Amino acid sequence: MGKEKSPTIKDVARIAGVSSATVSYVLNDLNKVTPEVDALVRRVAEELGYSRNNAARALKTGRNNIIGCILPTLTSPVFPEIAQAVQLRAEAHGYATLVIDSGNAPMREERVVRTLAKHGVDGAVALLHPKFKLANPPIFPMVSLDAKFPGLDSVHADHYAGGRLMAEHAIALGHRRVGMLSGFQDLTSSYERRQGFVDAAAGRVELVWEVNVQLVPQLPPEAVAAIRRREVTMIACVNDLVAIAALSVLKDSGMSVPGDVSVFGFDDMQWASWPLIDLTTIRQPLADLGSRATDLLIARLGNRDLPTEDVVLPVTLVERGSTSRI
Amino acid sequence: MGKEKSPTIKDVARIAGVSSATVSYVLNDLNKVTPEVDALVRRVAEELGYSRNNAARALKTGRNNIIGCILPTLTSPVFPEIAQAVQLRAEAHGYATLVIDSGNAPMREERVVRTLAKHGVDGAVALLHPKFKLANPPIFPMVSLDAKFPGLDSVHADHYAGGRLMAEHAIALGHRRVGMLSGFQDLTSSYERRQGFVDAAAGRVELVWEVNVQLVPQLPPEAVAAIRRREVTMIACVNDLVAIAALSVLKDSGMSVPGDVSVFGFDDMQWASWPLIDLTTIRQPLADLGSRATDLLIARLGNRDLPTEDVVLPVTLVERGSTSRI
DNA sequence: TCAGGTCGTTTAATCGTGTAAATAGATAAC
DNA sequence: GTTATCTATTTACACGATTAAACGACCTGA
Repeated sequence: MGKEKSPTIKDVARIAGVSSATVSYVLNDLNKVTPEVDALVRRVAEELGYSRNNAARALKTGRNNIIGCILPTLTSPVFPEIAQAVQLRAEAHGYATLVIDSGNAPMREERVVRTLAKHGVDGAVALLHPKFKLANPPIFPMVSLDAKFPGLDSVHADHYAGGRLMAEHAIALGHRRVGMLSGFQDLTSSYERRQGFVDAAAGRVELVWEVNVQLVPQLPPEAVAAIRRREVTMIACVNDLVAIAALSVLKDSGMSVPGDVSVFGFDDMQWASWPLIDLTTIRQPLADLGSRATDLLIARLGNRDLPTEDVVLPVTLVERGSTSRI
Repeated sequence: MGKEKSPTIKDVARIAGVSSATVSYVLNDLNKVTPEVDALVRRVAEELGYSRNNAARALKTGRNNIIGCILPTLTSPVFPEIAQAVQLRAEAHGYATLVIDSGNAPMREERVVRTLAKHGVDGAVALLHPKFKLANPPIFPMVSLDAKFPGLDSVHADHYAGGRLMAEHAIALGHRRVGMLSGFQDLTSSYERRQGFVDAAAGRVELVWEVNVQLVPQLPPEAVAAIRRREVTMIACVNDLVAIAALSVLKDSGMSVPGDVSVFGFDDMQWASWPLIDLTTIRQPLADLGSRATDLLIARLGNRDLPTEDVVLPVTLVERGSTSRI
């Protein structure tokens, strides 16, 4: 039971009777060697259970084959789905993923970026606060999730179209008086969702009240009060988490859903389909978001001079039990 | 705007007028240099914005300062809380965390371990399926989460005590006829939760029916049928996710909670406290689990010859609205 | 005075790869 | 038959850090 050092490229070379350079060429698919040597080297490498030392490769090439994935938090119903997709996709490209949660504070985001840099990520997929200040020059390439970001590639769902879809569905169901729990408007996605709704609703639906709320499952007193005034037949929410908070208040107040009031969410997070919740919502393709962002990032790692690209993914209406015709 | 190479230890050495070895000693806190030189080197490093090249360090030392965190899935209410804690703790120790989801299949777990090895993690915190086969010799140290694992350090909640707590609370509330949705018994935590309950219930509570279910929020037909037979005053569930599925079935069947039947969960996942759900449950300290496991792992990385250690964390009863006195 | 000890610093080797440049061997050109 | 051209392979160095060993300056005690 000796000190089993894991085999190096030199061990492979020695046993195969070639030089280490040849082995390197083979293992990097550089097509520089004859088929016989190629096969021989691969066989020997396989037999020895050789696996490349990433640290050495990183040192030489300056690339670590690691990307970062910065999300506001992991304890949320939506972000882990994105993280999962990023990871899967990155793995397919031969990259590992450092998932890291920023706590949704722009200040902490900047620290997180430095942390990632310290650990040598080649780039990152990030859901950033709009106030985030991009370092200049950028430490590593990033792809912005969920919103355009000046100077970065981005991938996001069509929040504006989603807002319109909500309004149109509300109209189709006969709702004329709607209350809105919108997110704070400094967040691009919250802004666009609201704007889409308002534009499509104009002249056809009255926005009886509106409260800006945090994207968490607890509502501020004004929101609770507004709901309890019973002035509307539908409550349109900036996302599913907020919608669930609204459902809670309604239940507490003895109002039935969708009998007394319909509730509309946004995101289609995993739990929206649970029978206890059963929320009508606008679905954004979370996994696609992650995969596309990862592809974009990897493409950019290959060529930093590409023009920045903004990918917009379509959203869809998912009708469940929390809404009904008036 | 030239090619700004980030400064190396040699740059620092040159500018500070010392050798690179000295810089290395200073930056690794090895207390080998005079205070003046120490201060000088630190100042120069700071001014240059020097940051150590991890790849080079890893190559030389064989340690990457990265740990893995293997979890069955990220899209679950409980695991991300663990991941978050692991990450935070690892960061405090100067380690980055590669969170990776194994899809809960023992086969995939083995692949995941190889993936982590390929990316050079120094060790991992892992929630493993009991059938997982540990490589021999182990590729890197691991700490088992949620259950003891032969040959590994472990950290887990006291599932058995939790089971007893459930039974005792049921008894205190006057319940005598209980149905149980238990998990499959090959999973240690599911087994112990059930065993604790059964032991404490013996002679005082009748287990009217029991169905083994997957740990997901959908129930198999037998379970639905059992619930609809209305033979019990309480349903004890292997975890909160299953409890929520039970709540759904009860709602569908027109039974009120806790009026007609009480429901008891296990885990105290984040959403158990939402007013819509409001689940009485046994709380396991998820964040502590993650932190303790990380500490254990880091300790082991420092000294591989330590005897393996099993840490058991206490659970607590969290009483909410889904249970009541009969 | 000089052998021996301390202490702070430097020298130099090393980790495992990637890759530019050198080389050898075969083929083609004339 | 000599030279030029190409191709497959090897040589040799660099990447940026760590660290054992060497070193020189200073101190100490007989």
